[in-house]
Amino acid sequence: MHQPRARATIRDVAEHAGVSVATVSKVINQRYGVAADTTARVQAVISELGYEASLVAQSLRNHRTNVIGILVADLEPFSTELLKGAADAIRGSGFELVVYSAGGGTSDMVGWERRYLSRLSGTLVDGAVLVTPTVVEVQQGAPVVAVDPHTGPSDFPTVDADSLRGARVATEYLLGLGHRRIALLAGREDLQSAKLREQGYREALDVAGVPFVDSLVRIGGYDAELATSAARELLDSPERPSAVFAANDITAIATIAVAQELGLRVPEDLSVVGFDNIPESALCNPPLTTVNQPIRTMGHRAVEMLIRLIREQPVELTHLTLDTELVVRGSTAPPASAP
Amino acid sequence: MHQPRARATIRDVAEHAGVSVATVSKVINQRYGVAADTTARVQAVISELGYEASLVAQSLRNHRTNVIGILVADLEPFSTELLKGAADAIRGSGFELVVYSAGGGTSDMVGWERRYLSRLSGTLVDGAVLVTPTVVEVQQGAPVVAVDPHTGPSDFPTVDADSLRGARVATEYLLGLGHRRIALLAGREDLQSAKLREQGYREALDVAGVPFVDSLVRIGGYDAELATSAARELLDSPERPSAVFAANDITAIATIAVAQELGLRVPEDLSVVGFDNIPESALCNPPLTTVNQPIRTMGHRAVEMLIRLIREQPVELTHLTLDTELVVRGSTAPPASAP
DNA sequence: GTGAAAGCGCTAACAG
DNA sequence: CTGTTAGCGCTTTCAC
Repeated sequence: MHQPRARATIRDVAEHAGVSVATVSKVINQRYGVAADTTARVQAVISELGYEASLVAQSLRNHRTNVIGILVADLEPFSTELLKGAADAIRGSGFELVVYSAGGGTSDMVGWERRYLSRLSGTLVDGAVLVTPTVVEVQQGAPVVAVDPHTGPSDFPTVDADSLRGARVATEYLLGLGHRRIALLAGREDLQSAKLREQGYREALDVAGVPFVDSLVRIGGYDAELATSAARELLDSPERPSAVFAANDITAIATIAVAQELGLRVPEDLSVVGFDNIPESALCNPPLTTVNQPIRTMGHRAVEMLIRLIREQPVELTHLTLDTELVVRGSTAPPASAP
Repeated sequence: MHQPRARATIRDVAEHAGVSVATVSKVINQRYGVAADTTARVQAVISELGYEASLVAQSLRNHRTNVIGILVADLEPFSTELLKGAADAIRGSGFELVVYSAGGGTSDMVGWERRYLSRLSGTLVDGAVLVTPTVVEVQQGAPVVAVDPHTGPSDFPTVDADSLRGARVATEYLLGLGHRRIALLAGREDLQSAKLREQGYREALDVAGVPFVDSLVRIGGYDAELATSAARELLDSPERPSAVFAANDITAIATIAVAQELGLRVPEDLSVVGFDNIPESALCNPPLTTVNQPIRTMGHRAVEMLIRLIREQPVELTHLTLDTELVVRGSTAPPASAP
C-alpha cells in the first residue's frame, strides 16, 4: 500500500498559484488586501487540488475551532443515544462535532476523561461534553458540561435525569404488584446516578415497610458482563428474589438472559425492571419494563448549555435534572405466590 | 467566563522540572538517554500538573496518531448503530476513535466527505471510515474504507449489505400477501444502495408479472421530511397503493405516521415495509416489518479492514457485501380486498 | 498587494 | 545524559 498522492497543503497551493502561503491563507480566510485576480487564481488552484485546510494545523494556530467535543468512554446504547440528541443541538449552530472514544478497554478506565480533555481541549475543541465522567478535577481552560457525572458536588455544569425518583417509582411498582423479595443490581459505584438509584430503591422499601436485605444487593456496574455473574449468584440461590430492579437496561437485559438460561420464565417466575429505556430495551424478549430517561434530550440540553458557555453567554440553570418515568412492558408481573 | 487555568503545555512541565522540552518529550515517549532521577522528577511534575500531550500538536509532528476517524454526515440511527460496531472492533486494537460530524445541515451536504477527509487525514487520523459518502474521488494519502457508498465503481474498499436481494425479498413478501399496487419510496439517488433497492423492487414485480407503475414511485431520499411529503402524495391519491416499500426505516416510519394521520389503519388499510432494521423500527406502532441489515457488523468489518490497511497488511476481500433478511413484524397484512 | 518571519505544542536529529 | 535546532501546516503581524 503506497501513498497514491499526499494531501495537498497550503504550500502546494501557493506554489501552483505562484504566490506565498501568506496570500493563500488570506484568500482562505477572506482577509482584505488581496487583488481580485490573485484571489481568483488561488481559488482556482484550491479547487483544482481539492485543498482543504488541516483542522489540526488550524487549531494549533488559532484558539477557536468551532468544534465541540463529546468525550465518551465507549460507544454503547446510552452514549450513542445521547449523540443523537447532541446532533440535534448542533444542527444549524455553526459548530461541528467530534466524538472521541478510547477503546473502552479495561485499562485506564479511570480518569479517561481527564486524559481526553487534556489531549483535546485548548486545541481541537472549543469545549466538551463529558459523558459519565468519574474523576473530574479543576477545569482546564475550555468549558465543560458533564452528563450523569460522578458522585459528589461537581463544580461545573451538569445535565442528568431524576434517578432518585425513577428508582423509587420502579420499586414502588414492583411492591405494588405484590413483590417482597426485590433484588437490586446496582450501578457503577463511582457514579452519582447509581447512588441515587440505590437510594430510591431503599426509600421505596422503607416506605412500604419491607426490610432492606443486604444479600439481595449486588453490583452490576452498568456492565453486561459484571451483571451476568452477579445475576447468576442472585438467581441461583435457594432464596432467590421474585423481582430484580437493575440499575440500567444493559444489566436488566443480561439478567433476563441469565434467568432464561436457568429455566426461569420472565415475568412469571421473575420480574425484571431496568433503567434508561434505551431502544434495545423494547426489543428484548419479553420487552423490558424500565424507567425512561430522556437520554436524547439530555444530549441536546448539554450541547446547548456548552454552546452558551463557549459564547460566554449567561447560563441560567447550570445543574439540569430532567424527569424520568416508568414504562411498563412485558418483563413484570405479580409474583407467582401473589395474594 | 474567564479561563481558570490554561492547559499545561510541555513547556510548563519543562520549566517546573528545570529541564528542556526535549527532555520532557523523551520522558513522555520513553526514549533512552535520560537519567533515572531526571525521569522521576519530570514524571512528578507531569502528574502534578496533570499534563497530557496535545493530540493536535502530536499529530502535526508525527504522522502516526493511532486514531481512526469515522466520518458521518449526521448522527442518526443508522450511523450510531454503525458506531457501536466500530467500537466493538476498536476495543483492544490499540487504536482510538474519533467520529466527525458536521451539523447535518442542508448546506454543503454534497462533498462533505471530501472536505472532512481533507481536514483530518494526514493529520489527526491514520485512516477513515466514510459512512454513505457520495462523491469520492482520488484517494488522499490515508487509507479509507467506505460503508454503503455512492453509485458507481468505487476504486477503494467498501462494506455494504445485499440491498438487491433484500429489496427483492421484501417485495416478494408483499406480493405473496396478495398486494398488487405496491408503491416504492425510493432512497437517496446518489447512493448505490438506493439504486439496488429499486432494482430489487422492479425485479420482484417483473417476476410476478406485475407491471411497474411509474406513478407509484416517489423519492424519499432516506429522509423523514422528504418522505413525509412524498408519502402524503402517494396516500392521498384516489389510486392509492395497498402497500408501500420504503427504502429505509426512517422513511417507512414516516409513511406510517402519514397513513395514520390520513385515517388509514396499518396494516389493515396499508402495509408498510422498511429497510435497515434500526432499533427504532421495532418501537413504532405497529412494529415495522423490515429488511434487516447487519449495521453493527458492517461497522465492525469496516474498521477491521481499515486497521489492516493502515498496518499495510494484506486484505483479502476489499468489497464486502453482507447478507440481508426479512424481519416480519406488525406493519404488513394481506390487502383488504385480498383474494 | 504581497511576502518574510515568528510561533502554536510537539518530536527527532544532532551537538555538546 | 541533556539542550539546541528545525520543522509539521497554518495564521498573523509587519516590512517592503
